[in-house]
Amino acid sequence: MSPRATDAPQRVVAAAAEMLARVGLNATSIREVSKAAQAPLGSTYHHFPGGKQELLARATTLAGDRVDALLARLLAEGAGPGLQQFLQRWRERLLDSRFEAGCPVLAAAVEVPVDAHPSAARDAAAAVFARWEQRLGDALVQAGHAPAAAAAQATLIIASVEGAVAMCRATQDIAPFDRVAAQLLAMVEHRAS
Amino acid sequence: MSPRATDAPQRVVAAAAEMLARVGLNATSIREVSKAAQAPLGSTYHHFPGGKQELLARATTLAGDRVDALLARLLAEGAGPGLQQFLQRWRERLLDSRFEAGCPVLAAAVEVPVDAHPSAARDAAAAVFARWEQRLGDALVQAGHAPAAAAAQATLIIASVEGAVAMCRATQDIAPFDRVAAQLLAMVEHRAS
DNA sequence: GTCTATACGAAGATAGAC
DNA sequence: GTCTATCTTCGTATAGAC
Repeated sequence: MSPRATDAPQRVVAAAAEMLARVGLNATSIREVSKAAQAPLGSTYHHFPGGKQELLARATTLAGDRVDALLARLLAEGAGPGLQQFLQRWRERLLDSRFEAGCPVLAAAVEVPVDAHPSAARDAAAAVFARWEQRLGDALVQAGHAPAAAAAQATLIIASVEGAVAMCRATQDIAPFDRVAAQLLAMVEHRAS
Repeated sequence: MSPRATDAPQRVVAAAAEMLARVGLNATSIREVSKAAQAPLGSTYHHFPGGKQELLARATTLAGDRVDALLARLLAEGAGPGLQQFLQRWRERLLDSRFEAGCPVLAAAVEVPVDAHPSAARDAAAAVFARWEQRLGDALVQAGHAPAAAAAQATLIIASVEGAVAMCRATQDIAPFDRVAAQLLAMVEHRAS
């Protein structure tokens, strides 16, 4: 079997995640995603019979898993240095994309699809947030923070990074991100040694 | 002149802001907004010749101004108590709407309109964020924080509240908001007396 | 100035040839 | 299983009657 043949669906999901991050959920069309992934429209519907709902839920999960894997790798070096590395990645992505790239999970969390009132993508976003919180909380406990405080700080980190990225995209300025990042690192270092 | 006659545009903008908060930028249609405001479609285009771009930019500004005015009023009681009151308002709005209501400014910040690549609404969101930061920063300085720290904390407050609201909407759970709110209040009280 | 009717395009989704 | 052509619906926006 040719290795390229069956990974067309993978390319479609990846393209959907990227578009979701840049323009949002409702602005992401199956047509454009298929074109970006060089897959015919009918092929996309063949692999994702659930249509847009299914595809964007999968894209949200994929993007979340990628970030979670990155977090797992970076946090192995310790909560403080790992978080710093992670924030540095985000900072570069914002600047490299000239503030066009955002977080696909946030888009799935706040946008309601034009037709169907509930959103499979929203549920996927909820699961992703839970995983990130777990991952960060565990690392903070490992670094010596009390479990309850660690869980609360994990939530604060995710929320403030999401918000900061959005602010940077609106203002076309990295300053909000830098201000937030500095305070998060100070907070984590505070009881971390 | 009848007082109700000329406030039809006001009702349309208010309806647009509410819909923007609930479903997002691209899911907000001029048709639905006009219907909600009980204004004919042609009337809306008459009052907002710039079309959807103009209307949603105005809605973003209106929503931002309302929050800014609320902040100004609450923060007059002091940074700590004022922030607590403000967070309480947000908490109630989330619960009362069963997590359907979000922040219209965030929607304007992260969504790219389906056609026009730049967004007037995004610029309006940037201006709103700047005003909120100024308002919160001033209050923190008044409360005795150093100016540089106050500005940074103002950014952190806005970013983390925006992110927390989004997380609550995804998870259909108030817990992320409560965890973030507790930490923000502790941070503000820390050097506040 | 207000509102109805409509033009035009793009979206999601499917049918059916290959 | 793959892909093209098409159906249907809804979006923004406008024309033109009143």
